[in-house]
Amino acid sequence: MSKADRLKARLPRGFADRPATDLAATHRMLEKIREVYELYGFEALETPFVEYTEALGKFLPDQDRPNEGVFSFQDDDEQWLSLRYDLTAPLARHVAMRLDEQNITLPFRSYRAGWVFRNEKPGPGRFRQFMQFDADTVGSASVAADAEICMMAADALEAVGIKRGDYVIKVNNRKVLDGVLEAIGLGGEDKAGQRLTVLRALDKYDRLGEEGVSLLLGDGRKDESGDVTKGAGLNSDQIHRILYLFGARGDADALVNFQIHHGEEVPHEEGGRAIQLEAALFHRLGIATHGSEVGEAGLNELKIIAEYIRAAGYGPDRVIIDPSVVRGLEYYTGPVYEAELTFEVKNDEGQTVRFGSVAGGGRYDGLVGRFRPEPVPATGFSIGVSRLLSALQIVKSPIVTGEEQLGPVVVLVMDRDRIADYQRMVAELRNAKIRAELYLGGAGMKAQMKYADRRRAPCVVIQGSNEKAAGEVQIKDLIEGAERARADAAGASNAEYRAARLAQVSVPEQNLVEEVRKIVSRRNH
RNA sequence: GCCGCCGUAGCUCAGUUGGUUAGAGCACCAGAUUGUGGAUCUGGGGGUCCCCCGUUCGAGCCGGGGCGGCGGUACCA
Repeated sequence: MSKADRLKARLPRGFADRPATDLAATHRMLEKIREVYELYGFEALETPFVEYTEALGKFLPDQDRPNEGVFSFQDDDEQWLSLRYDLTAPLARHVAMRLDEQNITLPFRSYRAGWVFRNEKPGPGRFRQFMQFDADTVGSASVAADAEICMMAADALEAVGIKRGDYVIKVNNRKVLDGVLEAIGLGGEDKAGQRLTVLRALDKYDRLGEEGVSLLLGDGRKDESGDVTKGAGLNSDQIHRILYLFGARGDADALVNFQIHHGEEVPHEEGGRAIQLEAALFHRLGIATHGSEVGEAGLNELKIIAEYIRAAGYGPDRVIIDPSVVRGLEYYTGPVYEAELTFEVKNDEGQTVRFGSVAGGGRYDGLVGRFRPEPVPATGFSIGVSRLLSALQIVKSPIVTGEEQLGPVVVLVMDRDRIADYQRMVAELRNAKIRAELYLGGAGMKAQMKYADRRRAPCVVIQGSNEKAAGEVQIKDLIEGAERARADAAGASNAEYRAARLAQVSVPEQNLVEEVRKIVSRRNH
């Protein structure tokens, strides 16, 4: 076909094909996470990719911008449907339905992994289709549920091969922030917009630091490209009170650094250095929230969560209180958590890459209630599977670096009119549970060897007329052969190389399976 | 969405002040070897120079517009 008529093979941006090695790694990773969730007593659930748009949130596509953020389309009855953009809203819908059918007992604890879709600009490590692995407890208002989720998050990360100290689960409570905002006069419905701007600014603390955030809280900030971001318009007094809260963040960092560098053995021990730092942090939060009912309640919840977590033996090397965690701006109502990787890595160009958050979650007491006459509290979190996978590849977790899988044994076609014989050999191998295939291309022997090599075949089976006459087959170990070609045969002429028939044995036909099995088992460890 | 950089073979890139048939390395395929994946030698296939419009006798190169990629920024329920 001429090039002009030819279709260009391409992928929509933000979508990806995933090769066998990635799939295998993902599968192993999901399995490890699943084991942890099961251990904690959560049960599996699957919900569909598509939901009624109204069930997914406040977002309605039939307004000005039909496809902003979410992929939506109309059913033949004109109702709007959307691809899910997270697994939380569908869970809320599911639980609400089962409550109606009265076949569910609260608290309901469930986990689910699945693809979610977002119609937004993709970036490095950001896709428009990606996988999340969530666990949620619906129907418990107790902060014990939140504490448990944090511990489980830590366990899950360690289960997939991230070492203690290479990650940290950060916990905060939205009520603390709400309390401070209320205290500086940003309470009330009419200030909702301003509060949102403040939250957005605070969410950037990691990247912009105190200086940048304080600009965003005030008049606004101009970045290097000259782009101006509008500020929240707070006065310097208000800004100081908020940043005082964030100053406690320094204590949190000190906590982690102390743990990482000193490896304190019993971090939750009364009077331990780490716990002194935590006490200092709580003290600071106490001052920041003083006089606000909701703020003090939030602080109290945080203290209880910390107590539960420490009592269970999870020190600040795994879970810390960090008042700078903001998380999703819309539906979280109480404790929020975020799993961050703490190590730095270099990419191919040698630039330092910070991985940041690989999982996050929090309490969303209002979500199920949207479908119900009564309020239903809930809390949960979500692991970004695709992102975690790249992180695991960087730390070379055994989960993803496992040997590349071997391909099938390839039976070569030496004589075109004896394909039935070769097919019989393949069947014999398969009956013995050995992955095997007949060479189905049309090329000569050299190309067949090349093909087998690329398939990562452990060996090839060769039977030409000579072997047939002698009642034998030749079996060549391709992996040993490749090694010896590099070593023994270096510099040899082609005639010598061919004559050597490296790593190749001739055995009686009836020993085919036995001999192949020997070679395969040699490679399968 | 906004700002910046970039777009030449499958990949990495050359390509002179605008000049005739657009190159290299690697990769791929074939032959040397009608039966051996390496090495070597020889040969070969591959290009709408991202697209369109314009300027020009003439555009890979200059101008305008678009598309795509990368980075930053914003948004991210």
